[in-house]
Amino acid sequence: MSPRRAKVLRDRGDSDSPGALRRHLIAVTQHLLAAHGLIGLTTRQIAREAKVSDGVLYNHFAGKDELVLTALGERATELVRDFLAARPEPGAATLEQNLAQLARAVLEFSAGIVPLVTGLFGQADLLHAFLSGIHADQVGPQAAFAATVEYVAAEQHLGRVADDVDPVAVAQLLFGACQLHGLVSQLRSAEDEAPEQDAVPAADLDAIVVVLLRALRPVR
Amino acid sequence: MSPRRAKVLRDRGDSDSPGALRRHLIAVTQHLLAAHGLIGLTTRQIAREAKVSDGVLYNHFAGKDELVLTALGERATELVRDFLAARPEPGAATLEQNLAQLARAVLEFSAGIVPLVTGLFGQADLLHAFLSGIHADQVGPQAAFAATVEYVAAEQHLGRVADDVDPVAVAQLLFGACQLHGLVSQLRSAEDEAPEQDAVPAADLDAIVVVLLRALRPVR
Amino acid sequence: MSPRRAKVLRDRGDSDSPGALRRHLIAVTQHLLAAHGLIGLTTRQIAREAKVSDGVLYNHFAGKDELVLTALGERATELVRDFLAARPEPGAATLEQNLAQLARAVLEFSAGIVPLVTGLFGQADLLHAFLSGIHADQVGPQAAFAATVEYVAAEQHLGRVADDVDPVAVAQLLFGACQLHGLVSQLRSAEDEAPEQDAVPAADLDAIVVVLLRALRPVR
Amino acid sequence: MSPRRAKVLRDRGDSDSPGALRRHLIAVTQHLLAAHGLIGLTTRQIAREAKVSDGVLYNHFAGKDELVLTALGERATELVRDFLAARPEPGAATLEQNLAQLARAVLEFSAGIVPLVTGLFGQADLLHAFLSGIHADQVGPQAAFAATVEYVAAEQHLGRVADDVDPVAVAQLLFGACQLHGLVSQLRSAEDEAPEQDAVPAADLDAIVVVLLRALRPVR
DNA sequence: TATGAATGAGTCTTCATTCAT
DNA sequence: GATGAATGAAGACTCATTCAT
Repeated sequence: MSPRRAKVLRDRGDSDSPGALRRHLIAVTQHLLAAHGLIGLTTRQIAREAKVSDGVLYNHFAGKDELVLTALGERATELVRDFLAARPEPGAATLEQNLAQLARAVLEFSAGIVPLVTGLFGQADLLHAFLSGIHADQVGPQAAFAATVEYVAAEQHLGRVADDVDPVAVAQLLFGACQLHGLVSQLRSAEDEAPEQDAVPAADLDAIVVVLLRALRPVR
Repeated sequence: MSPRRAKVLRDRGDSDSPGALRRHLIAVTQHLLAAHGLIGLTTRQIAREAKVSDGVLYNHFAGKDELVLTALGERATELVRDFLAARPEPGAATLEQNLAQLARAVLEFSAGIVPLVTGLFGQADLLHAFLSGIHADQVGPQAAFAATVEYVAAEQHLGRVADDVDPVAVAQLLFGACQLHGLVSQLRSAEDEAPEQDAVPAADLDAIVVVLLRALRPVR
Repeated sequence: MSPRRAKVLRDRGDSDSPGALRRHLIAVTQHLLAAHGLIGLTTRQIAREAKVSDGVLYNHFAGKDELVLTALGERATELVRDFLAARPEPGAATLEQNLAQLARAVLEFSAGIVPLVTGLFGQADLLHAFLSGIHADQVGPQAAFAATVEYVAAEQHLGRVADDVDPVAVAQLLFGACQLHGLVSQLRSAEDEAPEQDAVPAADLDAIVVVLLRALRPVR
Repeated sequence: MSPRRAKVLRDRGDSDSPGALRRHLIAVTQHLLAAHGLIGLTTRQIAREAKVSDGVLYNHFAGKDELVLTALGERATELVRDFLAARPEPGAATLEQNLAQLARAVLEFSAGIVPLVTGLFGQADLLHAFLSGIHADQVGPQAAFAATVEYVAAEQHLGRVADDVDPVAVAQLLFGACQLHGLVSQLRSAEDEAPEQDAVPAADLDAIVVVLLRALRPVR
């Protein structure tokens, strides 16, 4: 009475819920996107990796672009959610502890978002669509940046951060450094043919926190 | 009896020296790369823009990849050279002036390198080749980074920068923030369909310099 | 315990008799065929329009072709039946009245048959099958033509039509002109994006009848 | 110094003039169009039949549509030219001779145009483009129709055709009958798998001329 | 029997590369 | 060496048909 399910789902004993294959396709696409980027990504590759026929994609999405944008958007939302959950509370703990926590959250966010977004540049159509979609809701990557600015501003109001630092500049420095990290480790993994993610480089991050701390602390 | 020269070179009265067409192709490719990125770049586009036939490319390069990599590499070397020339001398002028000069140099470097490299990610083959080529000589982008680290370390030795800051961390923050700027302005120009480059955002850069200065200055 | 009936039939309170869904599919196909022609017609469209699942078709027909041919054949038979009912009786009324009635009947027949058959040309397989099916029974389009020839011949026997006119030629002229009309109005509606059928062009038809009348009338 | 020529042209020793392959493609397309219609016509078929690779088409035309429209348009123009050359001069010879000559010209025109245009119906995009192109210049199929109307009107002015016949109606009857002939012989050839063109059916045409002559002649 | 997602061959088109001239 | 049309292997997407439910 119901239509048949894809062989791959039957074999895997995957959930029977509606939209299972749709989610399967999104997951596979996210995986490929993170591993190899958007450029070489073909619909056939996705189908092959998903153990599914070439045409299924079009039963669940308007086309390749919609699938890719959905995969990108969902993962980005997830990363932002994780970031917002992990960011420190202004005034709680010490500034140093908070800054370390913030830096770690930014780094994890960057490690996730960089390989995703990396292939989007130059792909005018997709890039534009992605940005439009992101500006619409409040969970786009810029939400993470905004939250960071807000955190610094809040600490400033509490008197734990010097008045003459610009919270936006601080966020730019922190995000910049972390995304550079993300980029470099992507490069390094591409070079070493080692697709496995490096453990978070704790030492480097500590050095960055030390520098930022010096910048933020009010002169005694 | 000597081999024919491309019409475009004859018309332009360009130099007759061997390799003139090769350099012409490289220049055109660099221009297209900077303007529109690697993604939409076809050999036909290059040939058209260069006012040259589709096939010449293969008389001077092994293929599209070699041409692109050469163009990329040469431009990167150029940018590094410009950066090295523009960076401040440790101990000269004030630390603040030097930092402002350094920041500006890094920003210009980033503005040049980001759109070039942006399309390379996810293109595993090209990326790998590019990185290999760059590690071989000493004029790759990492030379700019290294020079920045050296500058900070030198100021540290001169006593103008606090001992407990890690020069590498400082360079990461500065390069990160500048490359983020480059990325964001590329995004913005893509979004606004306004291909013209913004003037260097002096205000933002100043705020960053202020923060870094606070971080670097030894406690009095 | 009896097999499930399609939702659409249940909802409509349609007859429970076997073949109800089959007839429903035929009717929907005829409608789509008349409205948009055969070219863009997909099985999915038919299923959607019929409020029925994509697969049912194959429970009642060998495939798309059989459904289309059945729909085409039944509609053609209907049109022929209508034509035969509408054609004039030889000897009754005046020749002029009869001719006008005949012309109107032929025009209506043409208006119905042209859009149906129009997409069949060039589709060798379907066309062949359609023609074979039509030659088998006695109610194909050629029956309308034959009836027209017979009418003219009958009037000839009654002495109301000149002896030296060929009834077949008369029928060819009349059918030709009417089908040309059908074709042209299909063209015009395609061009104007105005899917509504023009009212029968009475003036044009009158002019044609005048000419034919001159041709048929015995010299006094 | 010149680029190489397609193998098929080299093998055939075809003309060396520029655009030779373009014309070859048009000719092949016209042939396929006349033989099998537009519906089943694929770019691969054209390439195969032209003994040429799949991609060449796009070196000479913007796409399949442009090729098809060009082929269609050129052939139509040709047929119209032939028709205009073959049509009788009003007042010259006898009306009967002229009418026979006209009918033959219309029949030849129809035999050529029908199989060409036949597949266009229902293909909204192409049809619209074809009609637009045709309305633009003065050599479209409607030029043949207009010339026929003019001929009849001219004879009318000369007093050789009765005043109460509508020249447009006459043209409709003549073109209608001839195009019906074209359609039927296309059907018949499809049915018999005999793609060869029938000789012009002289007997049928004579009967039609007789009828029209009766219609046109002024009452003595 | 009805359902509708899955299948995969086939369509048009692009583009790096080749090669006769 | 230069030319630019020819080549053909992909790529994204469509759609008649199948089949587990």
